[in-house]
Amino acid sequence: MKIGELAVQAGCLVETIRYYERIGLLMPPERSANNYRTYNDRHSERLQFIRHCRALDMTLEEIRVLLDFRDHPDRDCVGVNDLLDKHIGHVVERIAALSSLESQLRNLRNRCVTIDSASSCAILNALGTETPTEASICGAHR
Amino acid sequence: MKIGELAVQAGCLVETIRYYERIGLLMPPERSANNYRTYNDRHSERLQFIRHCRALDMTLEEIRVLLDFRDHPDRDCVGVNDLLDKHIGHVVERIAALSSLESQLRNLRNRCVTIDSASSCAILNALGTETPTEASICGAHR
DNA sequence: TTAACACCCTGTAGCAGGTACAGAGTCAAG
DNA sequence: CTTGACTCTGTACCTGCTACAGGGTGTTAA
Repeated sequence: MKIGELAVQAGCLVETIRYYERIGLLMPPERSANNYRTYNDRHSERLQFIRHCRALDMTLEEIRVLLDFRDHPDRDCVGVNDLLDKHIGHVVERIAALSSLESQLRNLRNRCVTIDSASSCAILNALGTETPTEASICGAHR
Repeated sequence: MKIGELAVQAGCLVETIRYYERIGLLMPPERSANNYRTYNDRHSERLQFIRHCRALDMTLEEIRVLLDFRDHPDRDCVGVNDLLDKHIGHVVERIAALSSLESQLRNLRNRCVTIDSASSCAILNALGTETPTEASICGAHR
């Protein structure tokens, strides 16, 4: 299987696959006589695994850990649970932060109901003078 | 006011201020004889504005637009409302995506209750074979 | 007087997680 | 024999900073 075919199968760009290889997430495949990468089912499975994890918003470092568990089937999988629990924690935190953000934004938006000149725009004025409550910039990973 | 003082006032790093200047968000201040940047209240206000917007998770491009409205007080402020509505839309979308993500992750996590070897770990197996439902990677800005 | 220390300057490299070229080679079909 | 679709490597770019390195400046204390 050539790289383009694999990319279609995995639903990602060719460049993404080469990127995963470069950072060591995907093992380098054999090369055919013309120096094209030729992938087998093991590569395909591994890439699917990576893409599934990415679809669940895991970082590449988290995925690296999971792949390591996969590569060592003899070890116990407590670490897998831990990692997942932590990841769920991140997501929950991020949702909370965004929810607080949403209410602040709606609050701000409600100040302006009339079309007026920017000089008297309550939104611009509020953004200039008021400090949003504890809205730390990001914080949660992503 | 020197840059360090301004940084403390705005609650950001000195480097961040220089960065905003470099990308044209903050106008270049006067320089004193020793080539130190010297800021006035207009700089301070503008930086506060930027930081408030960032605390509301707006992108620098969005902020650039808002600053432009601020710099043209004669124009009407419909665009401000539009921008804010769109931004709220982004946040709402992102919350929805993360909520779906959370339930998928909890689902996955529930498969493993016993400490077992990685080879039989239901979580690893599921990540290898199943496609998460429509969980597009990111999508919403941030 | 000089040494230490805190601040300032410019410039550049790095983070995540890719994306997007440029410039070259390869291969099958018409 | 050429066109077009693919592949290769290498590098630059994206966001929003952060973190140096290597230098200059300014105040204070021994």
